[in-house]
This record gives sequence, structure tokens and C-alpha cells, in this order.
Amino acid sequence: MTKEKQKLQNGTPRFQQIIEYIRQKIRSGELSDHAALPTEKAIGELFDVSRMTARRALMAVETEGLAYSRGRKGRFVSPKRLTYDIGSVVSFSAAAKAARVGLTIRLIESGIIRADSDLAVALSVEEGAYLYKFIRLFLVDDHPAFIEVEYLIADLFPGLLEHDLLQSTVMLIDRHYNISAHTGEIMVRMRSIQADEAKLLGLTTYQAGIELEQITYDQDGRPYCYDRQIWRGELVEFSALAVMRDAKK
Amino acid sequence: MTKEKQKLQNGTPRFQQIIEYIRQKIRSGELSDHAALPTEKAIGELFDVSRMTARRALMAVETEGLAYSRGRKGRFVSPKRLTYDIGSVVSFSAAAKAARVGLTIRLIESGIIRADSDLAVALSVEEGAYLYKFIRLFLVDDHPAFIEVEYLIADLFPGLLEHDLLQSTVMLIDRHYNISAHTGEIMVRMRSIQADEAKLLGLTTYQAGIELEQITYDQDGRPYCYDRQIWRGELVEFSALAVMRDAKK
DNA sequence: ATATGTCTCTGGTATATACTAAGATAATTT
DNA sequence: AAATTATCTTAGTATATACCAGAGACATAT
Repeated sequence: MTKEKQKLQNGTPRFQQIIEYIRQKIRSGELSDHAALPTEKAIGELFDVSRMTARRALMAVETEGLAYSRGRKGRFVSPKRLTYDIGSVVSFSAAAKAARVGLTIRLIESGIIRADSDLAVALSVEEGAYLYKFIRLFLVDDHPAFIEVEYLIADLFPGLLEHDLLQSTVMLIDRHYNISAHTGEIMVRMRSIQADEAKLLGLTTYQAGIELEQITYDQDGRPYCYDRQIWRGELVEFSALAVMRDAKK
Repeated sequence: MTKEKQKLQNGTPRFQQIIEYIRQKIRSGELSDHAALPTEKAIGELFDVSRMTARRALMAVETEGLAYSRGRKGRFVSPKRLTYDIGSVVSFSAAAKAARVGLTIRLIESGIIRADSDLAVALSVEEGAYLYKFIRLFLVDDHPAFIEVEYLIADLFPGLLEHDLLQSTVMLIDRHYNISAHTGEIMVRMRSIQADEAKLLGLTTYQAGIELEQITYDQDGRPYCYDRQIWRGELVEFSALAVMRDAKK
């Protein structure tokens, strides 16, 4: 029994047509979140193309963020996007809790380091000043979403490492040190995900992601926290509110 | 005369090592903005790998945004990033002018359409209301940066199409219709670039880019402009200011 | 001087093949 | 029944090959 082969119009490259076929399956909802995509072999047979061509199409869909690979287990449909309001300094953990999203935090690394020149400038401390450094992995519904590297001025938060670090740092500090986030300077950019990051995020290929860089200031306008997040780009969108700043001439 | 072959440590895949080699050349500045990368053939010979493997490495660097392809002319180093302040409604055109960046605007399409349900909601008009629609391509130093699709409520701006559309719309409207941008709702996300967009942006491959969606409101809080930009992700970063919004419990 | 054609270089598409290593599963042994 | 082993499937890596089409250089014919 032979399967119904997919017809191919000529003109557009085959792998493009296959990409569109897969996209369609995902967009239409025929394949729902975390459902398995057809394998390279299956696509090859379905469209009567070589495995390399099938692979190419699947990789493209992966790079787009529509699907993700789990090593040799196969490829799966990426879950829906979260919206992250970068216009308010309420932490993502807090926002996630409010939105009833299943958030898991995994501590990758924690310790004390000394500020290099960049960090010193960002946090308005002297070069060599002591800083807490945390690296944490955030999972949404057990699916890796982003890695956060956070630096806090050590002097301000004695004994910080004794607390439970698997929660919102902003809230932790608010509760135990009476310093609350007042404003934040944020930078958002797309960049390639490095090998070590890809591993933590469960990515097998090296694709682009979204980096979010933030400096948090307290009530008195003093910076106390610098953090950098690298997101799987397909999982998030950022909302903000712009206001008229420059006066009319 | 044979060229000095690049040594390859084993363990890490060859194409990864080649990617790192190319990255290094770009990061170090040995290859400056818009300089030509080694060709597929050259990489193949240099590392003694097949053209397909060389290609793979070059494609990866392209997907990362470090380089871009100009069809069969070769691959070139991507220029440096611009910073776009999304926290203020000053238009990109205006900001670019201030930053002395060589900005070129190309009008792709202009006309009047009727609002579909999404646009009607976004602009608080009735479905079927008349809207101006512009599609424009923005180039920075003659290098394609983003495509903008803009919708404006036709009633508010009679004769808009008669004006020069190769300038900032926000400023044009401010000057001729006495409506000025007061606030804006912005959404930033990473998404894949479609085939038609890729063509305009001079991209031969289908990679991810950054979409910026914005609704602009006037002095009285009424929306008058909806626009959507799709950026080459490697060319831009977005800055914003977050403020404390939620009251402490 | 201006076309015209050719030749080469380039990336773009596509195939066939081969081997590796990690999961999943079925078959076998204990 | 439990543990082990072998087999199958899967993606990951890598090569060699082929043809296509656009762009540029260059020589030739008008």
C-alpha cells in the first residue's frame, strides 16, 4: 500500500514547498503543541525526495522557531508565545505566577565574583567590587524558555545566598532587604545562541534567540541588579508603552 | 604552492570549528563591515572539506546574522547594530536623522484599503472603514534594514497620498494635520521572515527577524496609526525604560 | 564606441550514500 | 518477572557529485 504522494508544483524549490506543507500543518492546529512532526524519512517518502532535502525543510522550520528538536527523539511543535511586559519592572516570575503559567526555575550556578569594567559601569560600583552572580534556567510547563544571568551588588544584600533562589529575585529582595525595584533600563536584541546556552535550552542546533538586558534601579535611582536573559525567540513577545518624550520644536 | 591548511581538532564537528573560525574573523575586525567572506570553495580548500560542509558553516554564520548573502555575488559581513528607543514615540526616521545615519526610504506600495476586523479593533474604527496603507522599505547606508507596513485612518488625513511619503509619517502628520503622537503601544517579537519580505530585505535564505508592532495614539488617547515593521534581526537593538507599575501588596 | 557572446566564478538546489550515536522496543536469557 | 541483549528508528555528521542560474570579466565582432 503506497501512501498518497504530495504533489509538487515546479518553479519553487521542493524544500520550500515542503516547508510550507509543514508550516501549514502547524498553523492549522492539525499538529498541536509538542506534537511530533513527521520524521526526515517520512517526509522524504511522502514527497519522494532524499532524506537530505527533507532534513533541510525540517531544519528550516526549526530555525523559524515553529518546531524544536529533542535530539534523536524527533522534532516537535513549539508551544505558544508568552507576552512579557517590559514596560513594568514586575519580574517575569511574578508575572508568570499571575498568568497561571507553570514556571520552574533551575539554579545552574551561584556565587560571588568581582566586577569587571562593564559590570562596574552598569552598576555604578568600583571595578573589583563583590557581586553575587546567579545563573538560572527558566522552564515554562517544563519546556526550557530562557537562561538568566544575574548580578547583584553584594554589599547591599548580606546572606543572599542563604535564601531560596528559585523565586523572583526582585520579590526576594523586596521582602528581605526592603529595596524595591523602581525603574529599569532594558535592551532587547536578537542574537545567535551559543553552544553552552543551546545545551541548557535543549536546542540541538544553533539558532537565533532574543537577548534581554536589564539594569534595575531602586527607589533612589541607584542600580542594584544587572541581568541578562537569553530567550528561545519563538516562545515570547515583549510589550511596551511608548510616551512622547521630545518636545515639539 | 599550497595554502596553509587549517588544523582541526577532533571531537567537535568540523563545520562547528569552521563556524568559529569565521566568527573569529568577523569579531576580530579582520573582516570589516560589508567585506567579502571566503567563498564556499575557498573554505572547502582551506579546511579540506567538501563544499557542502563549507556551505553549512557559511549558512550558519548567515543565520546568526553575522553575515548576509547577496545571491551569487558572495557573502558579506553584516554592519553594526543600531539602537532604537522604543520607549519614546519619536519615529525611527527622526531618530536616524539625529544619529546621522544614512537613511533611505523606498515606497513599495501605497493606497487605500478597508479595515478588516483586526485593524478595526486596533484603530477603534468600524470594520470596513477606509484606511491608508503604505508599505515602505528602509535602508541604512543603502543596506536594507526593515520593511514597514503602515495603516492610517483615512478620514483624519485627507489628501495624505499627495505628500512626500519618503519621510517620517509621524512628523508628516504632525506638520500638516496637527495631530501629534502622544503614546504608543508596542510589541516586539522574533519571527521567521516570509519569502516576499526576504526578497525586499535582500535575504536569500529564510531566517528569523524581529517584528515590531505599534499602535500610535494622539493627544486625546485616540489611535490613528497602526504599523508593523519586520527587521533584519542582526541590525538593531531596542531600548526601553521600565517603571514600577504594580503597587506593593 | 557599442553590442554580443563566451567563459568562469558564485551560490542555490538536489541526490545518493555512509557512518555515528542516542533512544525505543522487541527478543532473549537469567 | 526481571535483567540483559540485540535490533530498529532517529537525527547528526560528512562526502562526492551534478546541474542550474546570475553576475562579472573579457574578448570579439559590428
